[in-house]
Amino acid sequence: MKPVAPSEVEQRLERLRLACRNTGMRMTHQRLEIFREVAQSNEHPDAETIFKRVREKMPTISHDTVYRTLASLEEMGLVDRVETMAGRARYDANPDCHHHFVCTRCGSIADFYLDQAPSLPEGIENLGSAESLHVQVRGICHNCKNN
Amino acid sequence: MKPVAPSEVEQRLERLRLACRNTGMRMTHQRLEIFREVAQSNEHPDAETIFKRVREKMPTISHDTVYRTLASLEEMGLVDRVETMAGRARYDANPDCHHHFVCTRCGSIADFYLDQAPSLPEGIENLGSAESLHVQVRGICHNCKNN
DNA sequence: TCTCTAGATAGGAATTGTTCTTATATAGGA
DNA sequence: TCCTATATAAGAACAATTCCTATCTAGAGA
Repeated sequence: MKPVAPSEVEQRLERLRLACRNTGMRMTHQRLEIFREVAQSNEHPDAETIFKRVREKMPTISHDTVYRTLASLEEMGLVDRVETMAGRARYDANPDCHHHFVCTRCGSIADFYLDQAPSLPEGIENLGSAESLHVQVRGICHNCKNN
Repeated sequence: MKPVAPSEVEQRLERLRLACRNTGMRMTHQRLEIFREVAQSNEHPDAETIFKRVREKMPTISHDTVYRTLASLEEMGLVDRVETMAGRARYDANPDCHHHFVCTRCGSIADFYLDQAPSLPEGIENLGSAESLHVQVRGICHNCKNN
């Protein structure tokens, strides 16, 4: 999987700086490094993976900080949490509208884009007010199929 | 939310009996009662809820049996596990192709049906071989909106 | 630049959801 | 009815996440 382009990473980091300024949330080293890990990865890392990577640079980082920060970033709309069937939540800093292909064998997640949003049925507003739509395709990824 | 029609519940139980006969899996009281709880509910109960309800009839039922049985039923294709953002897995015995509206406030889940499956983009087969497609609409349900 | 303080962190304990272990029980075929 | 592979109960263990609290610090204001 090709890495996120450096210019794109920089744009994402800029969004973090802006969001901190706008919401009054402090821009700590921890937040910067945690967000950077998500922003520069296409592989939708889980909290433990992020924890391990950040710890290379900041050996005293705690699990709590990683979880708390990811929750804040999610609340600010800077990252999305992706739920799969595999127990651990995965994180995603791609701000464009997209969907996920989830490999049910290895758990890898890949983004894809829909040309047009699926048309929801008439009665959907009887259920509540929709805020977001998530399409998840599950199957076996090529890497697993070839092994 | 209206309950599942008794005739539909009976059909679902019949599918369980058939599946047990076909796969050689034993038809125990515990399995029957656990499946019945999922089959007769529209509310996509989680394992703990199922555990509590079954315990009314079978006071010695264990958590392990509930989890193990739900996993077996899922493997046999008799129930689906629904992942939401809320930590606990939810279960569903509706065998028809359907999708979910998830309330992000109270966690309630409602089924809806799509007239036609969303058309996946050209390149999707480059990611892997798709096996199932899940559309989840998130928002605030009417019950929450009015409180 | 220095000070101050509300908000953030580290470290470990606690909690929650789920799975494992093992002794006992039972479904269903012979 | 008997036999045995399979399933269960009970509680321990595990894994992911959150809580607790003493300490620290970003960033506003002097």
